[in-house]
Amino acid sequence: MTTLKSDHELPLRERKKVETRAAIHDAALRLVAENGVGHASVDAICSEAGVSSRTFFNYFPSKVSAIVGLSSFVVTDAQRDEFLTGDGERYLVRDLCTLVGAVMDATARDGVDREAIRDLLGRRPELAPDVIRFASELRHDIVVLAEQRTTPARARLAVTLVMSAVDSALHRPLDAVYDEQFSTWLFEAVMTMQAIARESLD
Amino acid sequence: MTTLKSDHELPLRERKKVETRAAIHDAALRLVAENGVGHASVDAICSEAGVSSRTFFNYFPSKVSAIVGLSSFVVTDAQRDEFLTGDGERYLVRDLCTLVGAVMDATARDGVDREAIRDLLGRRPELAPDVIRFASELRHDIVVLAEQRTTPARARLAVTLVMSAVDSALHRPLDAVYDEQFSTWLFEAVMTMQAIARESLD
DNA sequence: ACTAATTACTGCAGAAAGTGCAAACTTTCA
DNA sequence: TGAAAGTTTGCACTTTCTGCAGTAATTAGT
Repeated sequence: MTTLKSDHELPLRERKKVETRAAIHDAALRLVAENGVGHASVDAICSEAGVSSRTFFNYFPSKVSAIVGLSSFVVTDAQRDEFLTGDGERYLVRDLCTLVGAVMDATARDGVDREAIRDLLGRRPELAPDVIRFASELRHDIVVLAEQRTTPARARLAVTLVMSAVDSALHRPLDAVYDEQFSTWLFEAVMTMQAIARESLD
Repeated sequence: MTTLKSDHELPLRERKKVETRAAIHDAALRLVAENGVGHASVDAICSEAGVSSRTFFNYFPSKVSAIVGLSSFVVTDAQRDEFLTGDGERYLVRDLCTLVGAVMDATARDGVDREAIRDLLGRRPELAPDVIRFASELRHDIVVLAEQRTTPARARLAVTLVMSAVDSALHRPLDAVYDEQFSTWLFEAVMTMQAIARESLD
């Protein structure tokens, strides 16, 4: 159940929306975990959730989106502004970690269960390409932002570096507490990558 | 025209296969460049190339695959063996660059035009997610290999680092001669990422 | 040069992900 | 209660992609 709070004191209509959304997401997660991605068609998920397929796409723009439980990644104006107050390439990677971490933390607050997704990716690696494709949308937004602080080439490089860390986070935890502050964990992952590179580069 | 050599002295049937393959790929590339990804349906590409849609999927497993001009990335046994002679984490990233570079160079020898693809991605950024998804297949193979030389977590981190460089290469050239030796260029890109990270990390 | 065996091409039928539209239904609020 | 606003649904349609079976073309044997 992905209902975090405030099931009460919400108008009936809103409550139902939250419920169906959760029903679809839960059904998707369960079916994929049990039967594999291939046998979890949209129609199957819809039967399981008790909605029509048209309603399915009313809540989520794609199948993976329903599995992940997120319509799309959103960079808020505040997050964008804070990032852009940064000074050129100074602290660029650190600021990118902060920004991406904030976006990811927001999704967690919206009920996205990173732990569940990571488990699922472990059990069903075929999903990875689709999830990566889904996340590439966020990636693009971030590149556009980073390009306002350095050259396009270096912006892409820096963003790629940080998104790499996100990818790793979706697969394995390096420590147990990263769920608290994602940006901190990102930061450490980037430094680990650096260390690996340095040790084995030449 | 993506026929590199030996149009002659090949049996007629083989020659025709090479020709239709090139016809499909060229049509796809042209249509996407002109009309955008949305208006370049498989059917449209087929008319342009003069084949049936069934034949299209006989040559390429997906639409992006036809655009890129490659059925799939292949790691040869020799490449795999050479990589696995390497010693644990020592030179891991360097060896990964060599491996991935070799695979990419092989595609170039098979007629894949990196320059054309890079131009296309510049003009039609909507394509990027699909191309990334396509490449994630190679990524998976490489991760499996890297896991034989270090822990899964560090393997993934190292591979991601190198694939990041590939991604950058698909978008912008950092220098002009990288087409000669892709692995060298990869190597430099990884070090550039390191430099960016170091400069702007703390 | 004619036949027989491969091998490629094609059409057809169909699954599955999505999308737009208008009808039917439900909640809300006056 | 009844109108307004919002939600769900069915339907028709597009697009990518697959299996199957038949047809057409290349090749090899005599």
